[in-house]
Amino acid sequence: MEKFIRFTKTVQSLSPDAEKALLGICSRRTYIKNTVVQPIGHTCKTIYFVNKGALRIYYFKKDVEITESFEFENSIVARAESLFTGMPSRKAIQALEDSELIAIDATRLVMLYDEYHEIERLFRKMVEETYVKTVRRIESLQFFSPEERYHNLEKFQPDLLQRVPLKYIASYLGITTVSLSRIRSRK
Amino acid sequence: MEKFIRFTKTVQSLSPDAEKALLGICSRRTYIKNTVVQPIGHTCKTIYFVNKGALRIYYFKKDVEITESFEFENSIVARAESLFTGMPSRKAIQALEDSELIAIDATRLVMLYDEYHEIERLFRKMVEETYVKTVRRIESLQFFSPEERYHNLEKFQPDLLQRVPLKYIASYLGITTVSLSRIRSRK
DNA sequence: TGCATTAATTAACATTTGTTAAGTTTTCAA
DNA sequence: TTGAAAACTTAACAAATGTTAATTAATGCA
Repeated sequence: MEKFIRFTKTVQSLSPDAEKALLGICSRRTYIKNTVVQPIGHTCKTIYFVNKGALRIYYFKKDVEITESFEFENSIVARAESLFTGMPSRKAIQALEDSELIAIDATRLVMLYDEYHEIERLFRKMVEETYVKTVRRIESLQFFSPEERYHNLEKFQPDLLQRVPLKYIASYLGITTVSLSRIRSRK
Repeated sequence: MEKFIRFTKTVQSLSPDAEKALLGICSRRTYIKNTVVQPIGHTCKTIYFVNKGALRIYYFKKDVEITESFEFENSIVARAESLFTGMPSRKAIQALEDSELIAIDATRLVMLYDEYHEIERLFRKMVEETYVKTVRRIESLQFFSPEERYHNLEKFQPDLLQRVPLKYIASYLGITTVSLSRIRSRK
């Protein structure tokens, strides 16, 4: 849990009481490689913090599997479209490596918001940060060509290329595996 | 202001005191068509509510102008990457029609968060809603072809096609105006 | 270790988009 | 009202991606 608490402190400091209350709704979970952490069709009621390992969020459209995002150590992961709307999620979360997660009970978290203003503030700030990342992702998809997007990955997230199968990276970039292979072979 | 207050009530109800405090940091502004509401290079310190009219957020990459988003009546608009990070924005906001906006002073808003928990909650929820929209936008850019994206616009936001010049729609869809013309002529 | 399965690459062709340039239509201000 | 500027369309060709299928490489389990 210490890693998670250290992470929260970089966003918003909490009083000892609030910290204790937050830890009270967290539990440590481990998943072995390729396990589904949260399946498609269930309403998202959990926010995860990645202590160790790697996750991806994916979904299907017309039988084609799409990887929406990857998350590694020291990240917060949730399926926002379900968590914030209460609708069942069309997306799943999968462990790409043996992973250790902190599961935060979102239902009890929202109740804590009433009691601890600072906990609501913490999560407000975390959503803001995640939102900024998402806007950057749109810029990338909207402006860069598939080839440029791949080279940006190489440049800014080289570790991702080492840790994740190319078939997932292809759909993350919005292209086919064949096209990704071609891009990679073009030097 | 009534329209704005009505909008906030659909997200989070406020006590009369909080409502008054919020209105105290809001001002009504009008912009004529094609005016720049916020220029590139300035740090975003204002959140807008669109009372009437239409806005777009745009930026330049390698001399090419990209439209990132459109917003119409009853929407909240801000340049998140600047507002939430304190960095100067590479993006501008422009009025696409004669518009009437409510400008919310973000600096004073954050101060109000300390005093009125419910105001922080209101804006937390609004950011969450905006975030969900942004995730849906990624799905669209990542999965659909330019042609499919255009037809989705036709289907789900037909008004947008009526109100916005095609050159802006093209870059919003991530394609050239030439390509958009071709798509439109293919039936 | 060895074999079956999955992942990744390569090839060939169809389709789409990008690019440049020309032509047409629309808009807006003098 | 008219003419210049901007917006939009069309055309022709280049470049990139999609699709299908075959081949090679890597992985993982018995």
